[in-house]
Amino acid sequence: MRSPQELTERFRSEGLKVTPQRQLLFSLLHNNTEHPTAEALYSTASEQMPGISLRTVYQTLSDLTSMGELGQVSIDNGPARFDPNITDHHHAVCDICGAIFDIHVDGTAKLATDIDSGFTPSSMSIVYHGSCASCVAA
Amino acid sequence: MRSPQELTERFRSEGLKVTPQRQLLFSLLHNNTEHPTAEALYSTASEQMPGISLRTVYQTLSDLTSMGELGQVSIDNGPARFDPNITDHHHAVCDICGAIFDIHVDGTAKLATDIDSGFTPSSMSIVYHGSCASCVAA
DNA sequence: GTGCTAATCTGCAACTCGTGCGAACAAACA
DNA sequence: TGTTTGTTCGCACGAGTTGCAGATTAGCAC
Repeated sequence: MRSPQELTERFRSEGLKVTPQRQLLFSLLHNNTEHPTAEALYSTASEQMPGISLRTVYQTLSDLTSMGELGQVSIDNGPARFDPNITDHHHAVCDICGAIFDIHVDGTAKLATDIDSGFTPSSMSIVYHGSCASCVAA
Repeated sequence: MRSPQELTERFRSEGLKVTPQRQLLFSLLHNNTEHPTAEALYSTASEQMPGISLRTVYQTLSDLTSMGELGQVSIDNGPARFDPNITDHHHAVCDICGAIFDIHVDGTAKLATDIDSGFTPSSMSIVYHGSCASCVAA
């Protein structure tokens, strides 16, 4: 995701307004690698801006997502989790604590599948499940 | 997933009862490659057994899943979809009609990732998104 | 076949996550 | 400073799923 400053410019250049609520969310998401849920962001945002509405959090996340500035990850029908990292990458999920880690995977182009030739793939995603370092240690 | 007969034996041997509702669901799932939702199974089941409860469908699907006889696939936070194919395989999803296809992928062992060495992976799943043959033709 | 008992079924309420709506509000700009 | 248009907020609603409790029934012993 771009920096809060760049997002501010982009929003304005597209005729969207830059409100304090949006600025707060821009900053909470910037460099955030925790793949937070909307609720988690709402909770953090509420500490800095009591009174902010969960509805606004959802709205802004949805705006960012449809602008392509924010990624969305869904794991096992849990709540949607948001990913400011929109570069090409995949995920590793700890089945114990639920943490999600960004990973890069090389060699995907060499995978051989029996996928029907009539199917036109446009993207693929890989999710590893397992246990993270802290949970293995515990 | 095992055959309805085998499932019947397994249920009984574990002290679980084999009811007409369960038998119906066993047969609806057997050799089913449509990755149906609970609602879809309920709808089909209702035709053959009017009065069957959606709650019972959920219950039985959940039982089969926790017994390892049935797989569960979640795509983009849509409703859970069930997969009687519990062999090692992956999925291709048509973004237009929503159909899910089972696929096999070779070469996954050769993938190189920068996954943290403290993370102990236990499984991985691959999902291709794209357009299926019928939707491309249309 | 009859009776017993624990498992199951069913319907409803409740719950989680997310969205639609409309009135009140505020950013952007002249 | 005023106007316009997008935004925020709260509430109600909707989909998908689960908890609960009373009625029902499979499985088994006799």
